[in-house]
Amino acid sequence: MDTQELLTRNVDEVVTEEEVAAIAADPAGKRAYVGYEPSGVLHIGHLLTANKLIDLQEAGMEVVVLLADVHAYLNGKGTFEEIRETAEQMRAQFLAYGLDESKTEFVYGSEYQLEEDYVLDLHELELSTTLSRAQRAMAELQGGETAKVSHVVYPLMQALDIEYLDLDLAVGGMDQRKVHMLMREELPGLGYEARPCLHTPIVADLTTGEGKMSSSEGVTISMEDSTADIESKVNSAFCPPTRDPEGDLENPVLELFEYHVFPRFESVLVERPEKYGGDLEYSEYEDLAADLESGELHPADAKGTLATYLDELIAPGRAALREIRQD
RNA sequence: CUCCCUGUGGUCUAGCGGCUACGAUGCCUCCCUGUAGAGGAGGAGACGCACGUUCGAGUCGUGCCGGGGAGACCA
Repeated sequence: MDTQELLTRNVDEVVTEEEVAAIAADPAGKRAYVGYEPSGVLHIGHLLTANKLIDLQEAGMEVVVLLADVHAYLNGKGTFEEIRETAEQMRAQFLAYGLDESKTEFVYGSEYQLEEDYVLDLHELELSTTLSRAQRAMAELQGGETAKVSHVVYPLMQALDIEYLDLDLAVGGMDQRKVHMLMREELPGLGYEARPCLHTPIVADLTTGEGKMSSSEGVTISMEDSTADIESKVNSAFCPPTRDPEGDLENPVLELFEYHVFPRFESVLVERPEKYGGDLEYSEYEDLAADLESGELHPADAKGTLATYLDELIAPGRAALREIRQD
């Protein structure tokens, strides 16, 4: 797989292809980032962007993980003490999951976001951005919550972070694209360069197959799930025997294979009783999806296999969590 | 600071002084399918808080709290 392909595989949107191609041409030492609001437990949504970070490291890039403590504070997630504690747990889980420690820089937002230069640039952004624009960009504002001033400052800081962390590339889920577009429009006005972005897909809800609602509610796989939890959650997942269900629905089981399993494993072994045809082995997601579509692979067997591989992915993080919680 | 509107299960919602508070959706359980969904059968879950009026208040009044809107101030 060439570098451009490695950088852009499994992403929904590349902004822009040309700019990312320039990075792919010479990835060594280039810096990419994802910002996360600290969370004590990583869930499958965090892991999707983490997979992309692993790809980027494999390509030779450096990765910056922003532990966005100030953002979390602005979003009402607690005191700084509480936020920092969950941030440390998050860091441990990312490393356990497979981020290369030697190529990963973890940065707290509060390390630089309170400094004068940053704050003055932030005020300049506030001056040049309309309220409605900032509010639309605020992906974190879910449901019918009423916007606070903090909520509109939030995305402006995200835009500014991309400059202050000295990045070459911004990574985030599709839910972050409005923030990134705001960044691309506004940074030049402050005399900074707009950076390219990669947007990962948002995986459909596991039980309904309804798409695109990030991590808000519903069943999700997380680092604190036991093997039995994962089996149970995967087993109850929506999974029609097709890659393209009716309407706007997606097949979450296939999505998890595509975005989480195949990128991390050389091949996938489906253990199956002789009665149903015996074991199957896949080295490509496409082959597995095609077999599910044709009926060669039954959804029940796909689910059992998915649970096994997800469990293997989660296991190190789960162990790390257990260790943290014992202290 | 003042005034107006608003507050029922997770979400949306009926109720308009009177039996164990309607319904939808979501959620949980079971049946049915070699998965899930769909379908069928069950189940848990609510009147923001406090006084007061009344024989009796989700339903009326007052206050507080929360949400929305407007006005005043022009420093």
